[in-house]
Amino acid sequence: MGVTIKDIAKKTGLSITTISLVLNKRESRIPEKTRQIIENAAQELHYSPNQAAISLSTKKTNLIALIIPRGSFYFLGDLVSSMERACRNAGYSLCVSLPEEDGDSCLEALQEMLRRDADGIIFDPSGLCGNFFQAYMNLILQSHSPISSLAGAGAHLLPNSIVPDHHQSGYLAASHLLDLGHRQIGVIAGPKESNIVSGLLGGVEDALEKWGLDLKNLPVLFGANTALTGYEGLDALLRPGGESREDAAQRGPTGIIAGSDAIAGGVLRRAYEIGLSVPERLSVIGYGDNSPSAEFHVPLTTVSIHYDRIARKTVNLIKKLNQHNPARTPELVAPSLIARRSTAKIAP
Amino acid sequence: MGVTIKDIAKKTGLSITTISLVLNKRESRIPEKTRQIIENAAQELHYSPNQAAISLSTKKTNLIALIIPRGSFYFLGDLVSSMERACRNAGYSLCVSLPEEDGDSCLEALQEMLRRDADGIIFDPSGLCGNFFQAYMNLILQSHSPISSLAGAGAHLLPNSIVPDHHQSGYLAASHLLDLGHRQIGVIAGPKESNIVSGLLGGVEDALEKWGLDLKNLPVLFGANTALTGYEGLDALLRPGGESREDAAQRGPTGIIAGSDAIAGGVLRRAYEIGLSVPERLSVIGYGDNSPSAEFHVPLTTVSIHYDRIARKTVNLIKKLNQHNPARTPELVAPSLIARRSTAKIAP
DNA sequence: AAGTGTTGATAAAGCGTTTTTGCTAACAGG
DNA sequence: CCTGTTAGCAAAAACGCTTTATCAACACTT
Repeated sequence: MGVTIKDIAKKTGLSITTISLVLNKRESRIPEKTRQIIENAAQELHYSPNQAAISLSTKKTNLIALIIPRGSFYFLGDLVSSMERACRNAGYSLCVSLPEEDGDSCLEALQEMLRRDADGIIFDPSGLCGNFFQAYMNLILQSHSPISSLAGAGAHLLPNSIVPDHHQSGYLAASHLLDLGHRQIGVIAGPKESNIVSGLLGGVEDALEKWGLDLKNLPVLFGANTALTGYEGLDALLRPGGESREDAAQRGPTGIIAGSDAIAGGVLRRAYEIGLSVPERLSVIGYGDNSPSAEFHVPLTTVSIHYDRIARKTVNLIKKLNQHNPARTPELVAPSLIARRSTAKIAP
Repeated sequence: MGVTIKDIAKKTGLSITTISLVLNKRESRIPEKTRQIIENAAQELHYSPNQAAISLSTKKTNLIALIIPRGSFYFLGDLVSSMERACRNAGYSLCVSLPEEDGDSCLEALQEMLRRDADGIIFDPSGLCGNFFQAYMNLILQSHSPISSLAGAGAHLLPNSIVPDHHQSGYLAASHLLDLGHRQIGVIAGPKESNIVSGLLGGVEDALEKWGLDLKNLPVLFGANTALTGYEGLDALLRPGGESREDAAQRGPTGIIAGSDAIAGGVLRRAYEIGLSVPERLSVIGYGDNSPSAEFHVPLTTVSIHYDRIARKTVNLIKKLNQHNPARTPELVAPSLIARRSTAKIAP
């Protein structure tokens, strides 16, 4: 608001061309003396360049948009925090849009960011069903903005996506429990249709098979990605004759794999209520590694998807896409196990 | 990227003036017929206005910046989520900056947003000590951007701030415990210098006085705003001869007021570890009402600062500041008690 | 017939940059 | 003394939009 390069030009008696050249460190042909004069003047006048003008002229906004439908992430803070840092470190600002989950709102959010001409758009397409998914795709394709998709269901269908390796995560989680001696394992996952969930389950099954266990014995519950799902899920798993196969030896699982830390939190809370001690009588492992889970009354063992790593890679990808335009295949980010206190060797 | 009003002008044979007039619904003098022609053309060409150009021309960016030093909010998600919705509902986009906590980074973040010429800047000045606070103030004053400050320490010193009524919160929390029969109350607060903390304490003391209790008996611990503070704080309060006054009748507090939900979480976890059951043997009340606290193993009773209300008021204020420029005095937002399960009548 | 209003549209300036092109003066080489 | 370079800077166009002034054409008045 106020001071422009014109003012500097007036003050120094030079032309705006020279000012611009110096301030952007273009052109080496300008002597140190002139440089100094200009820089001093800029300081004195408290010059601050106008991003809108720069954007208009250069067609670069230095803006990255993050579009996450509400509800698809319970602990938004972790994602936003990682993304913001990654963006800032790469010289971008982060514009956050959290549309309601319906397709219309999501489309609107996308259009808004296209208007702002973001240098990159990161979004989680999970909330997008059928025809809206198409509309989304159309918008994306007809715009030439670099778009990278994230985590959510459907992400694997889009170009330039950077996603956690859910399969590997499932494998890690199951292996951890198996290593600890658990043989009765239950899964409380998110929505059945989610490709996060199917990836996770695939990994779990692979691990069980490797240990020669019968997959028929694996009880799996689906639900929303919330604590409530875990809370109710535990009861369901414990109740014989639920979705799990009837089995004389089975009094319910000794280990539970939750599809998210939120779900795991619900399991933990219910276990506390019914006096089932964790990890002595029940091991619980979450997924995601969201910040609150380290502070659960029993600090949660979980599989980290490394938000920061994902964020860095995504921003990097966008940076590259802005230079040349190489089509990329989806990239998987390796998860790792964070052992805390909610899992333990099975009691003898 | 691509289609501009020029293209529409070319296609329709009209001038860009007319296009602009129609698309912005200015000037009623343009007949319906022409309107239609233009709107159809815009549709067909997939016209999307360029925000940078609009901003440059109108000097409005429709951008609100949220600057929160890392660490000053543990559960960022709640704040960001409320702010984003409030902004979107008012027609703004939200740009989030989470600088590291040192003064330099914070200043840089502010400058970045000034360059972007945000229509409003919302920031939490808590991380800002001494000389940096001055630098901040200078930047703010010399820029003419509407700036509203938030929550944090020091906010009350700035114009246009919208802050929770910490004093009232303290009063509510203490009254709740007193109503339940608690007479031995302990406080585990955040940093001693924080005006959040001093407000809170003032309220607590008022409540105690109203009940005729001796303030000398009030043990108060200070620390960082983290779960660890609560975790260690509980032990300290329980250990006789700590900061609390020696008192024959006192075996430690029966009720604890935590300076934040994060601290309360730490208290809860430690209580669980040492077998002190909540709320039967110990009542705990938090502050903030962050989303995870409803899902603690003992759902947390807390005082809500109503993020959504704060967000709405702040965005509204910015909107008004953008019209005329009336100086405002700080506005207090009333908190309210959220009774969940971590507090109960004192055991007989 | 001249003046007055109204309607439907436009030309052009301006917003704050970047960037291309070009000009001038100075100086070196012959 | 002429020519060619180059160092140092400036003019001007462009980016996509808004906005102010203006204008032509036509219909009424008087």
